[in-house]
Parts: sequence; C-alpha cells; structure tokens
Amino acid sequence: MDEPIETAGALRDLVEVDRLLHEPARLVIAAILYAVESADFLYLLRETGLTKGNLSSHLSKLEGAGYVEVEKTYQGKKPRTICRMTGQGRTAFAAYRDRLRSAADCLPD
Amino acid sequence: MDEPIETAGALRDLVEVDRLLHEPARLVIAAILYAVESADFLYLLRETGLTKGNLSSHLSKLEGAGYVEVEKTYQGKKPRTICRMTGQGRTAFAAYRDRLRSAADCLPD
DNA sequence: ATATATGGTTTGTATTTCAAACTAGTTTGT
DNA sequence: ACAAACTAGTTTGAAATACAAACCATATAT
Repeated sequence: MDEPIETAGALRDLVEVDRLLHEPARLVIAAILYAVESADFLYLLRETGLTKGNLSSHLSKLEGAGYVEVEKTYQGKKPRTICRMTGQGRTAFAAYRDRLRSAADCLPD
Repeated sequence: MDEPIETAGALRDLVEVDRLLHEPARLVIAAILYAVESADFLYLLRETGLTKGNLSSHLSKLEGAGYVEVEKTYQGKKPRTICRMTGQGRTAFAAYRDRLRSAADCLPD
C-alpha cells in the first residue's frame, strides 16, 4: 500500500494543474499568444525577457503539446518565426487560468 | 551575448516567483500550515492526498528552506511528527500568494 | 577575405519530482 | 513465543525539467 488517501478540498485540485502551463516562463508565453493571434520569435523574446535558448525550448515544448503552432518564414533575407496558439492551446490556457484564479481565491489570508 | 533583454510588463514578474512554493504539492502543504498553527504528518497526508514519500520529501525541502519546523515526538508508543510554519515561511507564503493573485488578475480573458 | 551581427537550435549539467522500496518499531493472531 | 501484518515515516533511483552556454547558418560590413 502506498496510494493517496481520498479526501475533499478545493486546494487539493491544485496538485492536478496543467504542468506545462504552470511553468512561469511558459505561462508568460502562453498568456501573450492567447491575447495576440500571432507573434514572432523576436517579439516574444522582448516581451518575455527570456533568453533565446529558453524561449526556443519552451516554444518547442508548447508546440509538442499541440498548444502552439510555429511557422518558419522569411522576411526578405531574414528568418522569421511566427507563433500562434491553437484551439487546443486556448482551451488549455483558459482552463489553467480559471483553476489558478480559484486556487488563488482559496489561499488563506 | 545571450542575456535577457530589458522590457516592462507585470506578467514578466511571474518568472521570478518563489519556486519552492510554486510547486503545487508544496503550495498545498504551505497553505494548510499557514492556516493552522500546527499539523501532524498524518493530518497533512490526509488533507493533501500526497503519498507518504512525497509528503516526507516536500516537508524536508520546506524545512531546509527554513519555511517549516518539524518536531518529532511520541504519542504513547507511536511516532508523531508535528509541523509548523516559521515566521520566514509565513512571510514567503504571503508574498507568493499576493504575487499569484496579481498574476492571475492580469492573465487575459 | 575576415569579422561581426542576426535569428534561432542543440547540448550539457544540475535540479526536480515522483513512487517504489526500505527502515524501525508496534500490535495482532495463534 | 513467534511470525505476520500494520504504522509512521525516510531513502533511493529513474525519468523529466530548466537553464544558459555553445553552436549553426546565413547575411552584412570592413
């Protein structure tokens, strides 16, 4: 025996929160993409304050989960990476946001 | 060159959130201990729904950070582990809670 | 030609998280 | 009295993460 014991409580729901979005760096990326329809790599780089390496790997993770689509284009001779949140990503983000808000509400004062 | 670029935005503050408390399992433990003055291992086990192994190691981590004090006593012949949040832990929890709330508020709808 | 900048990706290390396995002692059953 | 099972935890080992440094391809400036 070593399984969790059954109990009630809204706080406990936090434990099952979406870990992909719970990571602060990814939450910031996701919040931006949720709001803007599309954004390119350099815009996200400026807005999030992440390093290029981190932005790249977090984006890949969001892409791998189907939350974000990444399109590689060229702007003249320069590469331009455009990111969009998918429907799946929007649904997941909204759910995470709502969970987070109700969790924040039930934390003790 | 590969440092973060300077930019404004309240969302970005999330990235510097207290990782110790941002972990959902630990946040649940911390929220309980913040509210109750003291709680024993078995109470926390029931309330959090964590496994014993996880509860034990998360408590150790909170203890290592100085957020929680752990006192081992006996209740008759049975071991009883009593946990209390320290002043430092209370301060950190309140700060995390406030940051989380303002982050939750500025997420897009 | 060589150096430097742009727009990213890959790699390596250190840390985390989790549950399974373990420990130490106690109670129950026969 | 002896073994089996239970209680109250801790330790361990494997898998996943998170981060920045190092790298790559192409373009531009000297």
